[in-house]
Amino acid sequence: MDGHWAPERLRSMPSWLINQTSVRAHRLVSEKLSAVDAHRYHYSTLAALDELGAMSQAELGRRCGLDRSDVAAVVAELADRKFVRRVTDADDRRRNIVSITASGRRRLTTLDGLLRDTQKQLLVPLSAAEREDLVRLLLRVVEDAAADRPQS
Amino acid sequence: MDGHWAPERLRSMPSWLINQTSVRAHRLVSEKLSAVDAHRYHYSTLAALDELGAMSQAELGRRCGLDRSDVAAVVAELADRKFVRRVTDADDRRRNIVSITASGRRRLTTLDGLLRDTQKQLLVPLSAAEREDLVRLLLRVVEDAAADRPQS
DNA sequence: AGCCAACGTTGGCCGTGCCAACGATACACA
DNA sequence: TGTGTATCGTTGGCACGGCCAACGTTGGCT
Repeated sequence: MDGHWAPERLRSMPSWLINQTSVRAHRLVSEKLSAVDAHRYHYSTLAALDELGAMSQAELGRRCGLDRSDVAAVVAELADRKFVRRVTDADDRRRNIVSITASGRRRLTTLDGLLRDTQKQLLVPLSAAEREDLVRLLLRVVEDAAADRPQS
Repeated sequence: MDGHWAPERLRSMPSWLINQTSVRAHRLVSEKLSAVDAHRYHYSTLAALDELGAMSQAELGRRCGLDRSDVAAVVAELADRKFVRRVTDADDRRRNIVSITASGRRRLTTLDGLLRDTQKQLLVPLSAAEREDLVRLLLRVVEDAAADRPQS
């Protein structure tokens, strides 16, 4: 209601709008997660392990779009808190096989609830149908980008 | 086409999709702009000055969503290259009145073209109508966020 | 005069996404 | 069998973006 808006060129530029939204989303999500001493990467990792089963850190990184070095740090944190088990693969001793634990699943449920609330807060001006539209459009963009960058 | 996708929880989470898209958009935009030795903030600033006329650095920051300190740096750079004039306001000597120059307008036109191409590249999987939908949805989210945070 | 608020500027902090390098291991092929 | 190439996990670090704190300056209010 200020009456002073951003220039039209920015208000109609997808990359600018996406970035503005991303900054806000990041702030909301980080606040909520840090309140329970969690991190965005923790959620991505737990979700991947829960849905797709145990896998190596490298594949974890590919699935979630994380760098190997960041995966190593996150897995170490999750393993410390027993949300995740990490054992070296007997068939390929370069790999660490990471799997989610029972308490990891409970943790994931907690974070699910937290993040569901946050999404609602972020998209409060949109109807349910519009939120689905937004997700569908963004998903197509993200998958197109993933197709561009062959590996990883 | 890899056949290995991100977990469904991420693929359906708005904040994750927005962030993924933002990272990609930022990479594309930065590449294009740095090729002509420009910066995202330069474009925002020039666009605001062109559309809304001369204004102080503080208002520039409010319009574009930039911090005062960043505005100071950007204006200094643009002034060095004569894309912008900066004079202290005679009526209020705390303020710097910043205005765009003729060569600044030419510069803006160049960046307009560059960024138009980049948006196309980013949203290549979407139709024109879908791109408009996306912009409309995101704009509502951004304006809602701006309404939340009263000042600034 | 006194206090408070806004301005521009400098310096710095922290999180993120990423890269480089290393040792260890697996695999291909001569 | 040996040699080169590739992948893995790990550590350390870099660059950038968004943001905050502090300061001196200036203006408005009472």
